[in-house]
Amino acid sequence: MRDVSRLAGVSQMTVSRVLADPDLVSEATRLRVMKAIEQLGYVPDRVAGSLSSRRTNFVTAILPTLTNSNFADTAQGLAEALRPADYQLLIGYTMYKLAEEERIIRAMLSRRPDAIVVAGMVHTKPASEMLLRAGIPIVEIWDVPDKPIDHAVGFSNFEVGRAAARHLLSLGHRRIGAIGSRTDGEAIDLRGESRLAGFASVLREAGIGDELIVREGTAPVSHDHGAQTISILLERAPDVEAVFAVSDISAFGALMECHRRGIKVPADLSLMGFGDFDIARQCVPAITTIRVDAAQIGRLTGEMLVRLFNEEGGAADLQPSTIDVGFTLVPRQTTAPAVLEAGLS
Amino acid sequence: MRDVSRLAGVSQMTVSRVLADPDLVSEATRLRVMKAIEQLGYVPDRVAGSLSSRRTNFVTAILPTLTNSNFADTAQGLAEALRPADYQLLIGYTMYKLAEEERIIRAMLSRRPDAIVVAGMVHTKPASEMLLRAGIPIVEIWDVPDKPIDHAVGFSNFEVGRAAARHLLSLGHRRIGAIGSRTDGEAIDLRGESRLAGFASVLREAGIGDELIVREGTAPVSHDHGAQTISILLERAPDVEAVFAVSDISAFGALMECHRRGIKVPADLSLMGFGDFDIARQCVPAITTIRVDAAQIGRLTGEMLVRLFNEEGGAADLQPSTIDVGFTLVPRQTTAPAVLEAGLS
DNA sequence: CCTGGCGCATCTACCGGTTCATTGGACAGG
DNA sequence: CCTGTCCAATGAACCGGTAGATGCGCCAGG
Repeated sequence: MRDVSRLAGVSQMTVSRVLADPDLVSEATRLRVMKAIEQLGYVPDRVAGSLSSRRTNFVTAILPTLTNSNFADTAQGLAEALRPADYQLLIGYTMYKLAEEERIIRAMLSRRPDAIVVAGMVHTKPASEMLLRAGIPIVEIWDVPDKPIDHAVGFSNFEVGRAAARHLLSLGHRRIGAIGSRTDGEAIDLRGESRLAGFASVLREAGIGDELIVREGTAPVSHDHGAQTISILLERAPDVEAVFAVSDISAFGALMECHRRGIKVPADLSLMGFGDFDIARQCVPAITTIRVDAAQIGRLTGEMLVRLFNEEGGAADLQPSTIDVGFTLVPRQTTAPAVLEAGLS
Repeated sequence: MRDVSRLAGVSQMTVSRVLADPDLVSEATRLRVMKAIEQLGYVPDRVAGSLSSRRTNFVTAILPTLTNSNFADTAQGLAEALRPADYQLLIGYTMYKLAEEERIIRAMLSRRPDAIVVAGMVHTKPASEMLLRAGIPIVEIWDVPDKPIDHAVGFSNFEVGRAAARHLLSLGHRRIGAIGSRTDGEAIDLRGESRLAGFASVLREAGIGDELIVREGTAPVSHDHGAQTISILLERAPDVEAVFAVSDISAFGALMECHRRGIKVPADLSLMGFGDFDIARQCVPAITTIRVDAAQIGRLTGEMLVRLFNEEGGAADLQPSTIDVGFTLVPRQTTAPAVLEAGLS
């Protein structure tokens, strides 16, 4: 930068101004500086700039994995919303592990991000404390927590489960099950578990037991996971009429397993998933699902942050806000009304 | 950090040592320092450290999108390989746009990464120059370029196309087509185009025209893209016997469209894709595809970089290396031998 | 004509670590 | 016992910018 300033015959500060706030510099000077920059192939060093200005223009996003298209969509939405404001996304993966989340938070904090976005609902105590003390905006996403740390953008996974159960009940089914993953100490998918809990709560209210809810394997779920868990369920209850999968990925795996076993969907079995993944819409039969706008969660989060950054110093960040983006049940071809008892089975 | 050093009764440098090179500090001093760190909740500032040491421990990855599970896998593999060496991944998305790639390279360079990984095969002139002058290792991935900028880890997309064509020919098909995306000035998917080019080259060698290769829409391809392009192809050539899709995503969309049209796969039409996405293995019928180990590309790249960083100053980075990870054709249920002319159609 | 006010560019002091040269002390050899 | 050598700990300079205060020149008002 010194070289540039010398070549342009101005002070170092003027060069800095040209880059940060071009309007404050007279036209002629600016052009001269720009030419010098071009000529030298000068690329400003934001590491130094960050140190000096105490703003890195980094936003950290901590997600379970990027191998799930929902989270990838969220990341993309977030990145797109932040880009115009010149913020760069720093992504960390927890692989659904709590301990890993803590490690990543610590590592990320040392990069001095201007905000942190976390997709985990639950955190270890040290993790929560670090976030609280960080002194920067924190946004929890993909759920609406009871006690948010700071801001939140998401929807109620519990209500998703309830909506799924009500849908299957309204079709007249009584032998109703669900498939999801276990939440042991290591791998944790609290959102999936919330959906199952909501699902179970409606079943109980309807006087139906929740014993057909199968929790097997660990997050992240896969197509294979769906195939395996539906097999377990079918073994346990061959007469099951309707099944809710915590994810479309599982639902698709389950659907294909039904194909292989000659079980007709939805004639013999109603099946629904969650997430409205591409695959749910495209496959035959198309899978009934619950849609959440993953990219929208990212975008709203990004826009919220940009607003916070601009108002910085204003009173706005004293009031943490929670945005519920809601969800939509999308009936498709894998769910159908129950047949009468006199039916085939 | 000053506070920590005072509390522990040592100099600032000793604290720095404890964090960077614990072995150089005596046991007692180290424990005292650690306690002080804990007590104050001190989190080191790597921005300052990076400025001073001229190493940021950032590696930039520039990918077309993360919404494609192949690239997400690569990113994950890369992140995992870099994590033990304490390098953090900085991800940028180009959305298959050349201009965007240049913008992102410029933005990333100002973050002073220790290496850059690029998934684009082709770059604008300024982009190439910036990469060349960056003075850090550059790794081009997802193809084996003729003239690599520096290092490369990938496979030959051209050969993938050739292998696909040979497979379909070996099954006895003659009316052979393919579906992919257009490469107009804005959106560019050179890898997909390479596959189509390889595919076409084999068709021509076999004396078959390449007029059934449909290029429609822009990258990234989607399930819908597959459905639409196969429709165009079927209209143009209802008697087409075998189709290669540049991606499993397209192949699956095409497969479902065939379902809807009552076209039996593989009895009426052989279909194959590329990428060995989860969906190709799980769907019914399972899709014949060409497998590349996306995560492995990421891992190998990461390991190569870690090696380079460690040897830094050694002679090793004078010799740019190219790793070809190859690919595998995975025959499944969507391709079958051609029926004789006397057959149904 | 002199002085105060204003705008643009400059000057100086850091930001929070790390590097490197220096210093003090311990040990061994003369 | 004194001195030279080597190691470990220390202190000062610096990484490349930015914030905030200062200086300078021009214009308007007294």
